[in-house]
Amino acid sequence: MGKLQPKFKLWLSSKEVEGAFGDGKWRLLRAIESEGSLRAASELLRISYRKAWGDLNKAQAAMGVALVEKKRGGRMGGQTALTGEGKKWLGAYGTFRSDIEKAVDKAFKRHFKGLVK
Amino acid sequence: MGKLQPKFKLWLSSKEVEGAFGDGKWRLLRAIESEGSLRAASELLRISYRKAWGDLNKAQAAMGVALVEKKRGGRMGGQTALTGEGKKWLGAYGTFRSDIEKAVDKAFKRHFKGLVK
DNA sequence: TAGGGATATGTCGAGTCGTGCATAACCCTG
DNA sequence: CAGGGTTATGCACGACTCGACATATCCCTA
Repeated sequence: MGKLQPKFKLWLSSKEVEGAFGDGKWRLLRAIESEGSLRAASELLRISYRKAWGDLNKAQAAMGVALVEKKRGGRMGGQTALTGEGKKWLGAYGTFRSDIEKAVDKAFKRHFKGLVK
Repeated sequence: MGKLQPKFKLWLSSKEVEGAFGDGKWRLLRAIESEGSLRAASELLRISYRKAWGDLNKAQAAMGVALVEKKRGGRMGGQTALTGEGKKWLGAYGTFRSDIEKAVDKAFKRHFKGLVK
């Protein structure tokens, strides 16, 4: 057994949809913002385009909000960009997640100091 | 879409074993402590004995610690009880988890107030 | 010494999830 | 008006997980 370290997963759910928004969707939005297209984002994250596309639709359907604006055709084939709402969620979830990450590390040290070799 | 609410999962991993200890194992230890047997604990948690048994072994193998002491045979068929180490982990993880739960609720309110309808 | 209830394990089948593959539709540009 | 790169979707296959069974083993008690 090596050293143990804390891990966590965070997400938001509604009564109808489990996993409406979480780490995966958040990383996806971030990648879309930096890459400009869903395809490039999926490649950056090393997940299939199929999954990225499905996740994005699921998130938007679950929240009833347009997180991105997608366009087909054109010189570069198409593009996907965040909407204002999408940017808000990206930012809010980012700080939310960051807070929890810090809390996890701190609490881990506080409660397992000495217990874990 | 209904109201969104935060959810989280917490666990400990080593380099070799992912998910060495987490909510499931923690609940299992707690149930074993209150029930006195692995079988009764699995029934209380509504999981199969097979899974409970496997989870327990996985956790112990991953951490290299004896969390419980199991006995076969005897008047009541057998029994399973926590060791001192097991009790320590049960307590430490419980407070650890509780801290994170509070942090999640607090951070959620702080960052999503107004954003989530 | 037979019985009962718990631990100990392997295995098969169902459900879940993601990847890969195949196919359309779209539309700016050369 | 053909080409290329993207979005849009369905489908089947493989990996993984979990529950349900089927046994086997153990040992105190009547």
